[in-house]
Parts: sequence; C-alpha cells; structure tokens
Amino acid sequence: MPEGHTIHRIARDHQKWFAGQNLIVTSPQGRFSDEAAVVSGKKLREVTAHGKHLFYHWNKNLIGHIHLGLYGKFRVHKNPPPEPRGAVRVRMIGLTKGFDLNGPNCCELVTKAAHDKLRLRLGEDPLREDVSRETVWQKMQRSRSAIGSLLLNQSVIAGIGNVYRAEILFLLGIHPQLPANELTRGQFDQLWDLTVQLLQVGVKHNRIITAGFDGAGKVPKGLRAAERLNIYKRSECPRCNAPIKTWSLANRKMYACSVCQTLD
DNA sequence: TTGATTGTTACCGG
DNA sequence: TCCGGTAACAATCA
Repeated sequence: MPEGHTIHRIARDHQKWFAGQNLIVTSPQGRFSDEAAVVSGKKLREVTAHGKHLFYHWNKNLIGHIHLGLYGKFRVHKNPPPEPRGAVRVRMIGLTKGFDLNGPNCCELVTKAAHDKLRLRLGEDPLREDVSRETVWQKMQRSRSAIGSLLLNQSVIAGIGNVYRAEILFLLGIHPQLPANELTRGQFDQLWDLTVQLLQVGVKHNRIITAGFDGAGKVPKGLRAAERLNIYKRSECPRCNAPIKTWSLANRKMYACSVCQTLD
C-alpha cells in the first residue's frame, strides 16, 4: 500500500496520538511476543520516518522498526480494541486509541547502532528536514542507470514508489530509460522540486494526487481515484491521447506516454 | 482459484 | 564495482 507520503503521515499521526504515553504492546498472533514484552508499559518517546521506514523510539537504544512492504497495514481503533482481524503482528494501545499491524515486511526491535546503520543505507528523503538535494544530484551524476530505475532505488531517494515514479516522469516529459547522468541540472532541479511538492501534497491529503492542479497549484477536491493520476494504470495519455506504453523497469511496471516522453 | 499488487532483498552473470 | 534480471517473501482482493 504505502509510498513515502503514507509512512510520513502515519508517523505524524502516531506521534500525535501515542508519543509520551505508556503503550500496552502485545502480539496477539505471536511473531513479536518477546519484543512486545520488552517495550510494553514503557513510555514511547517519539515516532519518526525515513523513506518507507517507521521508527518508534522507546529510549535511546530501544527502537521499534517497521516496514510495511507491499501488504503491511495499520488498523487504528478506539478503545476498547475490537477482536484482532487476521494475523495481527503487533497491537499497541494508548490512552484513547490504538492500532493493529498486519502483514508488515519488517517488524522488529533494534538498537541505536542498527537504526543508524539502516538509515545510512537509505538515500535522501524529500519529506525530511535534513534532506540534501546535492547528495541526490551527485548520485545521479555518477549513475548510468535509467532514471526510472534510480527513482525507485531507496538508497538514492527514499520514499518514492511505483505510482510517483510514473507520474513524476510523465509530468516532466522525461523518458524513464534516460540514463540518470544525462539529466541536465535544470531537469534535475525540476524533478526534485516536483517530487517534494507532490509528496507533501500526499502527506497533507493522505493520498497521491498528481492531476487536476490549477494554474496556482491548488489541490483539486472531490476527484475520484482514477482522476487524481495522469498516467498510472491508464491506456491513453491525458495530454495528447497517444497510447501509453508499459514495460517492466526495475522489476516494476512502468507507464509512459509514447509521444510526450521521448529520449533526447 | 488465479493473478496482480503504491516493496525489498539476495544472488547471479555480464 | 556497477548494473540488470530473477526469484522469494509477505497478505489481500477482484
């Protein structure tokens, strides 16, 4: 389900709802039982996000690391919590509400050292305040990989997924197979600014919206899911009606307009 | 029942 | 070392 905007939204919500509280942490279906006991009843200090990774800081050296992968899902509920649905990996209960977590790719307790090491592996997160656009520019300059491949590479930019990749490249008229080191500085700056803008819109509205902006960049309201996107899962270009081509790039399905997005 | 999926990682070969 | 391709894993739904 998630790209970076979802994860940052969750971090923001969980920080607001649970930070400072002594959460009850359980693992109804096991697979996190020992870890749950370690942190249950301890005060949760802070919830942070980097790319698609979530971190629950109980203390300096005791950090919950969650990655949702393709299927991971949080279900937020008011107290008292309902019966667990499906294989609930971990359940946290705060003062007024709590959540169940199903199907995460990763759900573990890590030390500060492991947390730092993991974050070193990750690239720049456009949604974080400590982000460095120059680092991303340098990595792109050094890579002959297709730009459509690099955008999904979490060690370059952390947080972009398959939907944003297709939408960003379409909006800029860049062919996904363009080698990253052939991007001009101007193109890169455009790409970066658009990425930051779209991800921020995503966090604010809790959904991916890349279509229907007016001249002032105002976010449209009341659009159906299919109308919020330009090209992802479409068959015709909304701009020129040309057929949209699809192929596999970096192991995921790429969508691009056969006319608007050309090489050179 | 089948196939697809808003993801990541390891491994292999060029 | 870089890079692309492939498979494995996770859970849900149309």
